[in-house]
Amino acid sequence: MSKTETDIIVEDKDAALHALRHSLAHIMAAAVRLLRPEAKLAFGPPVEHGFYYDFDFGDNPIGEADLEQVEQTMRAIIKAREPFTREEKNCDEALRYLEAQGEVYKREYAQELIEQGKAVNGTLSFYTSGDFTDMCEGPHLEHTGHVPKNCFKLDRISGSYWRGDEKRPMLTRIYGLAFASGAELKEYLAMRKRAMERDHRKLGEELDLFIQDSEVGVGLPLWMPNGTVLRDELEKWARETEFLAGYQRVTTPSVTRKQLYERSGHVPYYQDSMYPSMPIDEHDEYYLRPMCCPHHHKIYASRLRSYRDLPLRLCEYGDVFRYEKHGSLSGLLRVRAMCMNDAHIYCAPDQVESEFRGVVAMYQMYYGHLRMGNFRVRLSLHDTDNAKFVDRYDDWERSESIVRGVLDGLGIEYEEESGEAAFYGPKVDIQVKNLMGREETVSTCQLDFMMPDRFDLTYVDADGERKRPYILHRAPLSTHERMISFLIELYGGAFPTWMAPVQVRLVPVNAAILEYANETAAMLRNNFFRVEIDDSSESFNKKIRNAVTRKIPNIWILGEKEKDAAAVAWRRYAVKEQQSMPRNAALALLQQMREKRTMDNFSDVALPTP
RNA sequence: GCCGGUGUAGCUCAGAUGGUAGAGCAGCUGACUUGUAAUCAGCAGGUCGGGGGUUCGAUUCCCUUCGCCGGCUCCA
Repeated sequence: MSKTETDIIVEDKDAALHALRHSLAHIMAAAVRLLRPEAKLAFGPPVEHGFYYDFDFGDNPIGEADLEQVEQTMRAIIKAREPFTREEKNCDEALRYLEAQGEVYKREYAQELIEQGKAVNGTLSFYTSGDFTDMCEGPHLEHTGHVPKNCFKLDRISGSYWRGDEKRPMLTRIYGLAFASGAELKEYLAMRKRAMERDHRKLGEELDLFIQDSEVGVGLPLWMPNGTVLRDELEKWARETEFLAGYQRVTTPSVTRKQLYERSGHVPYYQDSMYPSMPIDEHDEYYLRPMCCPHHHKIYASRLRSYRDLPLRLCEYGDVFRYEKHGSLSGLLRVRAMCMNDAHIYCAPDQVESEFRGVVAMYQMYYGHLRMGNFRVRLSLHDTDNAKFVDRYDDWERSESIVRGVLDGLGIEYEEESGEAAFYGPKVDIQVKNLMGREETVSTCQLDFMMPDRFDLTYVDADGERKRPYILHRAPLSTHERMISFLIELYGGAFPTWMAPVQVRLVPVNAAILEYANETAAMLRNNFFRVEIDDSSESFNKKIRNAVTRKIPNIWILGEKEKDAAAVAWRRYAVKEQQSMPRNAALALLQQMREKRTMDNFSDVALPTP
């Protein structure tokens, strides 16, 4: 495809922004150096909304209180219009220079670049502005004066391991925000502030969806009645979907003997993510389960299976427990106790592809329906350097090429990443970013070549031979915790009628209407709708406001007119207009919305027509 | 787990150079009986995250611990 003019302009703009952010990282490092001459430099790249730079401050750490001073110094450097000059040093000279400067991190990196043959023409480039020199690939702005006014802001400080390795020193990372103009920075800050209003932790509390309590334990959410409705509705949907797709439900326990996880490989490969074992009775040990798969494999193995049984699809919304690192826990997004939309498909080799397609179709249905459009597909592969993967490399290659082939065949765009696989096989992960830009795996589908061996799973084929099945692990609706955290943020807490904790709030205009309201509530409740009557002594306006701030999808206003006509005045959360209709018609419409799982929380979605 | 922040009523936040704290909303009570986003009044609510230290005296200073937030690592 030939590049159009617009592509080139966009590319230039991106390149310019990249250079600006890169230069600001450099300017920040220069400023930090003026204040902390002993600070050692690590990496300082441009990133999505700005830049960061990693420093080693040794015994003289920097805090957020120091950022203002760093910013002021940066402004002074910008005002001085210092030119960026590029200099190329040959490899020896570069190493000697970095050595002399005591730049241990830069030196290590330079050494690595040289060893990997990445020193272009045998040289490494350095950029200097003012008195500050940094080994850097560039490009930079012509001079610091090209930084637009008010276009950047130092954001926050955090720790960061050198080279992302937790065994190496913890450096101090200073993040800055930077945009092409001050207006864009302001816009981004406003956007971020708005996004915080939709934060699932904030909405979870406001809407009484879930709580966490330190006496219960960190990462162990308690689901309130309202939140439990969301879970129940998702679960009901999954049951219907899985029933139609030929799955069978099973139920298995949350604690299990150590032996099972030794056999499955969880103990050698996954123990870091498991709660420590519990000693039971004399010489027995039990674990809280981190996954349901071994239990399902046991059900498969409990009897002789024929090729006629395949594919066998076992599903369970199962509670699993993972000992996540304390610092990585976050609301419902990352917890230690979760309930997973789990299933395992046992199939013959020639069924893998069609089963995989079936799973992908299920994903697409869920994501389309829920309007989760903002995701990327990741093909998660093994990594030969990594001890966390089973070392059966032929099997890895084979199963990875099967999955790749299926994705290619379906025309799905994806990005391959090494080292992200499960310990037992490659994964297709759906990666979704939350409001704060934090990306997590939501759905996953995994091809497993290892468990059939470990559990000695077989089926008798048409030729009478015992053969190994393949296993697909899949969780299209992820866990309740993670999925609901994303849905809360996507919908801003305003759920469609079918999911909403309270589906209809009845607002009688005055006390004389209470009887009609009670009758209407009974009608809805008898049809299994979640309904509330606002019989408080608040003003009418306040009652409307209360219903709206609770993000209840439907308000039915009941007054004399409605009572006389056996009607309701229906005000929806998602649209401004209100509509009057006979009460029976309103009930019928509500039933349609529930049955079709209409996404009426979006104003552009048409309601069903009876 | 590591680094940096942070912790005052159910929620959102004030506050005092160390002399035991206030507001709005929510809650409760009463009055008002209301047609599409806040009626009025009153009441109640906090050992200022926990523990230890310094001090005549600590919510304020120091130490320690826990929770929370952001990031690193890790992951559904």
